[in-house]
Order: sequence, then structure tokens, then C-alpha cells
Amino acid sequence: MDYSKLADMLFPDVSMTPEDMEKRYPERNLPEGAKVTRIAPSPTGFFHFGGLFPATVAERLAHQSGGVFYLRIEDTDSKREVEGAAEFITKILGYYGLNFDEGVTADGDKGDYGPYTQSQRVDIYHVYAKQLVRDGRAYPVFSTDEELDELKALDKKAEIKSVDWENEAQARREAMLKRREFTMEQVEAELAAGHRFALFAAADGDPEKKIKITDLVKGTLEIPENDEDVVLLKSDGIPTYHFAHAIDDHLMRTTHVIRGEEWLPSLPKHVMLFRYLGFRLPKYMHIAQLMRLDENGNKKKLSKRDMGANLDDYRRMGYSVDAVNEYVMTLLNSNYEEWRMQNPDKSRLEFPFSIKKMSASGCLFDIEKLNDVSKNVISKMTAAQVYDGVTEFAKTEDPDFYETLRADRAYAESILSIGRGGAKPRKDFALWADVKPYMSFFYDKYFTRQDEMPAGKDAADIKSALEKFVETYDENDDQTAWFEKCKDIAEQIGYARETKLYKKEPEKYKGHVGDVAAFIRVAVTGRQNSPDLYEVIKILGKSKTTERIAGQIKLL
RNA sequence: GGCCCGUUGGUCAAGAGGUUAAGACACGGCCCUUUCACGGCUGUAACAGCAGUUCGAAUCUGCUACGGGUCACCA
Repeated sequence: MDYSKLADMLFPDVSMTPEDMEKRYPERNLPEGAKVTRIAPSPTGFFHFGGLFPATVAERLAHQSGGVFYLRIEDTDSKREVEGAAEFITKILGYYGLNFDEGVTADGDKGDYGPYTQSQRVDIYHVYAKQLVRDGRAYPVFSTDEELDELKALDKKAEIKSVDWENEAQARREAMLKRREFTMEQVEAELAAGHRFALFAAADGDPEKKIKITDLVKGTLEIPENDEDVVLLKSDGIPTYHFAHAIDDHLMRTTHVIRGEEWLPSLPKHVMLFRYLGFRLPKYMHIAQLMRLDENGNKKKLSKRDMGANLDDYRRMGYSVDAVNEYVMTLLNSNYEEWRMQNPDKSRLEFPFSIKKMSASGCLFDIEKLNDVSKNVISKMTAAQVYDGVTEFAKTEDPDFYETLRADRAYAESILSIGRGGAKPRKDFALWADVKPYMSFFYDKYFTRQDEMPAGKDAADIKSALEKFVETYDENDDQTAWFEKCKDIAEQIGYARETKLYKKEPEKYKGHVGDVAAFIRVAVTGRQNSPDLYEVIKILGKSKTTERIAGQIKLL
């Protein structure tokens, strides 16, 4: 068969050659060892939490080596595309600090290797499609519109489950071989009839033979050669992932392809395609999937519908960007936590990220661990940083609290300063959403008496203690002087000055100074638990404290 | 079912022939403490199984089991 003629018939409008492409997208001029990586999402309007893992690896590897990290939008499936999804993606990547050097931005493409949206690269794909036909490595398969509709209607997932594997494999093989047989006249007739074609690559592999390929995280893989004809172009002329991957990652000069391990089974196809196209194979890194536990206690891939699968949920739940990134790093590099302990104040960007420290196996998402990491992250922030974080969160998730915080920033920050900044800071918050319940009693509009006075105490004693407290309270007292007064009050109502004294001889006293503190705490905060009472009262101020205590006394 | 990947405490994991098999989270106990939140000390808990190589195996090899992924004109 005259493949050159076939190529011209199939792609009459393609005049450029692969050589032209090489000239248009030359090798990058980068220092030795610089890595070029990418993140290549589909614009579905949904960013998977698990997507943060390969994205983080790609970003770190590129920027740590003085290379390039770019964003490519893989919109080859128009059925799944969602309006505005590309903007959403750039926004959320920016939110999580994954800053790319090239790619699709709100102001158009940035970089010399574009377009960075696959639907705008159709001409480029067709250059190589034509070349493969000319080489006798690709062939057309014609379909009528009806047949296409049938294909589209197939529920592939449901079909796979009920398949008779042995017969199916045989039938597929026969169908494949049959598709490869056609004459030039048939092609001419189909084209004349206006039928559309999909372009297939003719596989030349022998599945009995294995090829060895090194994956940077999995190690040396032995995979069978590909013997399955791969769809290159769909009937609408748009490439499949496989074809676009080979061409784009070559022309954009990607050095490291970092993606989820669900791609591992199609690696033989990609290896074949790179060979057919005469491209050098990039280095591959297949990252294990993030798992969840199903109702039977088995690990399952964290899929779109699962709780916590949507990255944007974490912002809505009130996790800080730093906490999420920190957690991701602990899972990506096994020595990250150790490094963090030794370098508590450094940016995670200073961590020497290493491919060797990545795990080959998939891990279970652990929200307890995320919470712990998050508490540590927030405990190291200043009051101002916490204020900013919680305010930003409340802006969309709790407008009323947002207004409250904004009304008096200094007041809010003084509350958030309690127990912050020292060597052993408080760790009250895993989420921004935890802040409001923690500090709500400082605001009259949120204040409620949610806890009772300690059980078994005489109301008259409580009342007496509270009255004495109001009488003796002096805003100028330091913490020691303040607590001495509490001890005095304890003594006056027949309670022990020290908790230890009471524990030694409980029969001698009605209670101890801790009880007195509890009376005051409940009266002032409405709770049995609160941050340091001395600080709380100081921030609340004398008049409000007095008012709260008066309110309590009425209830006794 | 074929192919591929994986398997050290409940979870994340260190470990690369000789270790009392780290550490973190979670859980329990004790201490500190005016409550809470911290902090300190401490405890429970693991090499999937079976063969083989070796003086010696969590580490090497093979098989089995289990778990996961994938088998679209989706990505």
C-alpha cells in the first residue's frame, strides 16, 4: 500500500512536518540536572485531594532543581468539560501555593512551549498523525454516525464487570486484526461519503516478550510489550490521552512525567508510541494512590464521591493551606517529620525533597494525623496570622463571626495571644472552624452559660467567693498577686489555700483554691474549661467581668 | 479472568544480612497543673505465610495468600 498517498488523503491540510515542530519547540536551555515537570489536569471543575500528591512532587522537583513546572490543560474529552474549570484549577493551585512557571493563566498562556491547552494543539497532533500513517504505523477506522452514537452510549464500567474474559479477548483480537485490512479504494469511498475516521496505531509488540523500564519510585518494572492497537485520534480528530501525552511531553520537553499509578497499566502503550514517534522516553514516576477504608475494612482508592476527595472541601472545613501541605509532605517523604522537628521554623520549601524517600505503596488517609499536623502548624503562628486565617475562613463560611472579628481586630488578637508564642504554645485549633467555639464567650452575643458550677458545693459559699472576688479584684495585679487573692478567698470560706493541702487532709476542708477558680471561671466564661483565667479576665475587663459575675449570682 | 503494583504495630513509617525491630499519630497509665490546652515520663502493639540461600534473613530468591490498580473513540 502507498502509505504516503494514504497520509495525504487522510490529512490533506497538514503541510508541516515533525522537523518543523522540533524547530518550533527546541530543547530547553537549562542547567545540568534541571527537571521539567508538569501538572496536567482535566478541566472537570473538580480537583481531587489525591492530585495534590503528584502536583507537589512535580513542583518540588522542578523548582528544587532550577527547572520548570508548568500547567497543561487536558481537555480532550469534551463530554467531561465544565465551563470555567480552567480558571478554577489555576485558582486552587494558587491557593495551595503550587506556582507554575508556564501554562494556562487567567491572562492567557505564559511560556514558549504553548499552546498549553490540548484542544488548541490539534494541528500539532495531526502533523504526527500524518507522519505515522506515512510510516505505515497508523491506520484509519471509519464509522458512521450511528455507530459512533452506539459507542458513546456504551456504559463501559458496567460492561467490564460482566465480561466473559476469555471470549472477549479473542473477539477483540480478531476485530482488531480485521480493522487493519482495507484497501485504498475503500478509504476513498468512505471519505467521499463523508464518513469520519478514528486513527489507530498498529501495535507491533509481542506480549510474550517483556520490556524493562525504570520507574523512579517503583523501581525496575518488567512489563509485556504492547500488542493492542491504540486509538490515536478519535473520530472528531481530537487525540486520546496516550497520543497527546507522547507529543506534548516531548515537545514541551518534559523530563519527568509524574502521575498517579493508575497509569501504570498503559505504560506499554506509551513506550511504543514514543518509539514510533522517534522520541526519547521521559523519566516516569508513578505515585501510589491515596486510599480510604470501605465498609468491609478494605482499602479503596479515594474516589470522587468519597468524603474528603475534593480538595476544596478542606478549605471549607477550615484547614489551613499550610496544614494540608505539611500533611502531604509527611506522606510524600518519610524523613520530612524528622526534618521538621529539627527545623521547626523553616519553610517546607527548604526541605531537601528526595525521590528516594518516597513510598511505593499507597497509604490510608488519616484525618487524625492531619489534625495533629494542623494543630502544630497553627500553634506556631502569631496571633495576627491566626486572626488573618480565621477571618479569611469566616468571610465565606461564617459571615456573622467575620463581622464580629473585623469589628475589633485588637480585641480578637489579644484573645488569640493567650498561651501563644512561648516554647510550649497551646494547641487548641486543628481547624479555623475550631476558633469560634474556643473564643465565643468573649463576645456577649455568643456568650451562654453552658456549664454548671462544680457539683456538691454549697451555693452560699459560691456566692460568697464570687462577691469577695469582685470586691478585691484589681486590674493592676500581676498573676501571682491575683492568685494569692484567690487563695485568700478560699481560706475565708473554709477551703484549702492549696490543692495539695486539701488532698492530704480532705476532711479538714470544704474544698480548695481550684474550686474557687472554678466558681469564677464558670461565672465569667459560662464553662468549666477555659484558657488561663487571669488572662481571660484581664482581656474581658473589669466591668464585663463584674457584670458576668453578677449575672451568675442571681442564678444561685 | 489476563496483566501490573503493593504487603513491618490500628494508621504513616525507619530499616538496604548480625538492631533489645526507631520515630510520629491514635490509645492507656503516671507526673506537672486553679480547669482546659501544652509539656515530661511511660505502657500496649508489627516484619502476611511457606520453602530455599546463609553460621545468621524484616532485609536475597521462589511459591502461595491477601489487598490494590487496569483492561473505552475517559483522563
